[in-house]
Amino acid sequence: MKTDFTFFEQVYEVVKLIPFGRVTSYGAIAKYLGAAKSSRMVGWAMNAACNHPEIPAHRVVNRNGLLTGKAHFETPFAMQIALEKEGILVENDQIKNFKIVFWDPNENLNF
DNA sequence: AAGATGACGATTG
DNA sequence: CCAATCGCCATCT
Repeated sequence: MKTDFTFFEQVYEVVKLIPFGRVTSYGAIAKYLGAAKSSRMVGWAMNAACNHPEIPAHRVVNRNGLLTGKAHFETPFAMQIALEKEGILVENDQIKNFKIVFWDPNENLNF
């Protein structure tokens, strides 16, 4: 396991750039990094980001707005709680106003 | 070295 | 509309 500063670091950058009360999807990050088809790697990067406490991984969900990664947190509820704490409504592990709180890095560039 | 796995996504049936 | 499958690519066993 060596410090691969390329793909992972960029993922961390984007995730850290996610505004408060906003979320994004793996595919959006992957696309932003130019690896739209490597959305899996984004998730894997998040797994590696476990050593990066400054990475709000709870703000990253799949394209359905589903908290698929909740099982990888300290507790399965940590993710949902963290999101609700930011004002994001979550029900059945799914973000209700996902399309409202959704934050796309590509869109942010043009914003 | 080869096969299986995975915090996904899109397409096909 | 729901279920199943393929693709993609790095990591793990």
